Amino acid sequence: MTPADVAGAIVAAIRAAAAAGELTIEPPHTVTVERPKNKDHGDYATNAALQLAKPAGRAPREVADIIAARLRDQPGIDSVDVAGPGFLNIRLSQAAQGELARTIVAAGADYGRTDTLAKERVNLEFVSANPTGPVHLGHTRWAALGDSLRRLLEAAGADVTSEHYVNDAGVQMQRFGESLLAAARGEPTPEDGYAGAYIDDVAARICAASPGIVDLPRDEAAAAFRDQGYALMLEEMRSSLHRFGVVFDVWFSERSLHESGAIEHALDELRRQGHVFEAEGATWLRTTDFHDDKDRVLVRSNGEPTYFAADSAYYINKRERGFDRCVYMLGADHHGYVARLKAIAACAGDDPERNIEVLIGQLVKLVRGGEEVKLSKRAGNIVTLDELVDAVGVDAARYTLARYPADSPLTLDIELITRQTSDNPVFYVQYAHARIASLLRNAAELGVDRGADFDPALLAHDREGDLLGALGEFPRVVATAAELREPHRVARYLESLAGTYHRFYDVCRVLPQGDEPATDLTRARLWLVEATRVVLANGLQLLGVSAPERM
RNA sequence: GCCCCCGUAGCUCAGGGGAUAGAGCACCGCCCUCCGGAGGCGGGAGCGCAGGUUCGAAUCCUGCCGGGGGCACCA
Repeated sequence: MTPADVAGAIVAAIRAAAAAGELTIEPPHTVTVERPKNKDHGDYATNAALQLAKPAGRAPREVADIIAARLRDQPGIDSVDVAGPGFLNIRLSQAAQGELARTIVAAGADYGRTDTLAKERVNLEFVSANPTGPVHLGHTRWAALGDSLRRLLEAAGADVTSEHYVNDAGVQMQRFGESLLAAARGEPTPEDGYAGAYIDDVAARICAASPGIVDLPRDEAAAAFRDQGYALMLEEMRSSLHRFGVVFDVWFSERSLHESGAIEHALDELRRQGHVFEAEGATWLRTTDFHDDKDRVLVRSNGEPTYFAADSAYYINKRERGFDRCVYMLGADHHGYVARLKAIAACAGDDPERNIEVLIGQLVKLVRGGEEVKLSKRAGNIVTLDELVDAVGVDAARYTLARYPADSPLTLDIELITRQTSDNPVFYVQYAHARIASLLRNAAELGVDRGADFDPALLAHDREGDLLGALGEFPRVVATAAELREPHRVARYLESLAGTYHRFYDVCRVLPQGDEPATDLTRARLWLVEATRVVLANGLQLLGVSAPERM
């Protein structure tokens, strides 16, 4: 029996009571069911009676008594107690509890998938690093979090497109080209230019590929370096991210917005909605109509569209591609954009609460040996994604970055993270999976098979109940994490599940010892162990972390 | 000045109104004849402050204190 089944039984009990005239209320569609921390409070508990007391015009405990009486008749329910102010503490029958192992093994990789976000077309934009340098640690948190979120949204049934916006228009590309040229000619880095070893490296690669490029007239050379450098950076970003397990469905070029006429099209759309005006020689969007603190310039007085105009065009383009939820993952240094992004949606005649969603995450603070390290691309002081992966591997890096909520400021000690430490919780979770894999290998060697069927009532040990209870939580953990856009919930859940498994393993012998024969209990436990393996593997998959057979 | 985020154990952090606030690390003490000890068991210590809403607040609201970030016809 899953928690959803328990909720269903409670709703059925409430309906029965209402139909019998014992409660004069409209039965709710669903109720909250939770796993009590305290085992004395049963396998599951609900506050339904507390919630229904007011509409029913009765004391909470009376309502609880009425529901309890009906709930005891539901299949799979062993006992129901009323406790405290009106909680219902529910115990399942042993068999109903054990059945869950079968459900999970049968579902396999699909266990945890739901349809809670079905029919939602989501555009998920993250990283969106400038193509003027490698992907660095500042982007890495979003890469890990964004990619996990994409997997989560899909698991919850949404139709997701992941997207990386490429800022390939504008003066920073110019500066990038000039910086490369300067490096190639051995000149000092221009003012506001880019420096660092990677610039020298990219410049050298361009020179090697195009001999004579440095000798072109200055403007031509800078443009050539810009274009070739851009292509190289984009390729490098793509492969770094790919190695990190992050794949974007779409790499969207800002330049294409300018070249395709999408900007003019967007201006027309916004004009049609009546929020565009001219002043001081420039074209503005009246975002203050929608809670922005100042109006924004779309086209400068010199005729050049602003970055904001491109943002507007990009948003409108996303909507025209059919996405009803446009999710942006941005660093805290961009939080000032939230109001104006929302205003774009409103000015375009959309619902800013529904069609646009901006997730703001705190920046990762880096320290090395207790001292803060400031990342600066232009100063050439960067730690790249590749360096991080070289040092700790994809699994540890992704897990570490994904196990904290984006909202919380995160401090990473470079020394700590680049030291391969076994105290990383990812190893704890992976170890549980490897341990199970090993156990299953041993079972196969012994010729012990879990068989086609088992007796779920045999899984009666406390630690087995704990494990079953934890396994039953997985689908709602996934659904909640997807709904709240909080991948860290999956990581925390897995840590707790791994602990529950280790405690089970510690006292519940699975395989026969010595010459003992396999028993029905052996087989029942093999079902439970396989169910645990499935959930650990499915959970790690959502985080983009491997589930090793051996470590 | 205005706006956003964060203050929970010695440290790094979980806890989407519920019953006795959790984990890892660090510290101390235990547990291997047999499924992987990268494991298990036990020990101490905490919700920044003050109000409010609620049957019930770490969680929601207001104010204050402390820390981080942001306010361009830059990209």
